[in-house]
Amino acid sequence: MKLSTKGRYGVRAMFDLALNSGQGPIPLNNVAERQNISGHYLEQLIALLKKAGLVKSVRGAQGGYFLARDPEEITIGDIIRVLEGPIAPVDCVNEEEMEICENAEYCVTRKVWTKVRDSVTDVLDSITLADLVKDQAKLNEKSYMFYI
Amino acid sequence: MKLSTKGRYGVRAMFDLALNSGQGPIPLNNVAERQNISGHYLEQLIALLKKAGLVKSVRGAQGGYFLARDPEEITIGDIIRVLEGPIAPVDCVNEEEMEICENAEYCVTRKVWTKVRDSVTDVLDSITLADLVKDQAKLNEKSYMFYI
DNA sequence: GTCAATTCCTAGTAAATAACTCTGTATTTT
DNA sequence: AAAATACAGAGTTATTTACTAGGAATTGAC
Repeated sequence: MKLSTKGRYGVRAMFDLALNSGQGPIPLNNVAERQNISGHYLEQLIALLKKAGLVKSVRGAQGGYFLARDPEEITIGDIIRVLEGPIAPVDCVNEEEMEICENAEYCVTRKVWTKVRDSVTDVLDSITLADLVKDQAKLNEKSYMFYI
Repeated sequence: MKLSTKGRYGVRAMFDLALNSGQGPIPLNNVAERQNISGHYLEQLIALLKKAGLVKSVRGAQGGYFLARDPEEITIGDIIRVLEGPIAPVDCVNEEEMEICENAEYCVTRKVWTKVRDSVTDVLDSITLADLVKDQAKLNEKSYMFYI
């Protein structure tokens, strides 16, 4: 029931792009350094996010990546699904194409996994990158207060 | 975000013991056959469940395993924690001993994982083996109706 | 037009994990 | 004594994880 680094790094990278959104393309190495992630590794992750249409890119010098939509329009669930696959504790409750199990209809443990899936998706689909940006802003306010 | 076979098999095996609870010790091979799980593999899982105090055993011929508590007193969360480790999508929101991360206090993505953890634990800790037994009984009633 | 900065693409790899299998010992009932 | 069971630990194969490495293609700046 653990996330891999793909999901964790991916969310942090997207959050980083959200913080810098509206400032033109951000070089991936900047993101990698700020977030303390291997640059080459992050390239592979961002490639998936680009293929999924969550980020866009500009090649060449002064190029980089930026969010394909407003931060309000990108949820953590969107990111996790791209990098970790469908949100489901077991394959038989996969949202997209569930592995057919002949007695799924009559499986009581399956109901448990369905409930887990639904509660996780509720959380992840309700949080957007804009929410995280707001949270960060609040934190910055607070830590500013310490210096008064 | 997937469960391994440990968690899935473990829940099914415990459910099987719950269905047969109050009937004395159940040989593990019976459980394995009914649930279509490798017997030797299930032995390793049940050893963990025994160590954790969820099942008890009787050795020798006519021996077997049985639930250490009433089915009402054993949650799916209890089982999952033994077989899959602490319920947490990332280590920094581990219930027991969270890996110390110096800026955990100021980490906005961490709040996301905390919410995920809480929603999953809410579900898993609210469902007992007795609930599953009841669900199964209802299903049996229904399928009986098809034969009328 | 060249250089530097960048994205893009593919392959390789070491370590860990998953999901078992295999073999044997100890204990208890019949 | 034999059969049925729990208990114990090592060995195995395949997959996944989390990278690293190297280079080709593109573009802006000078």
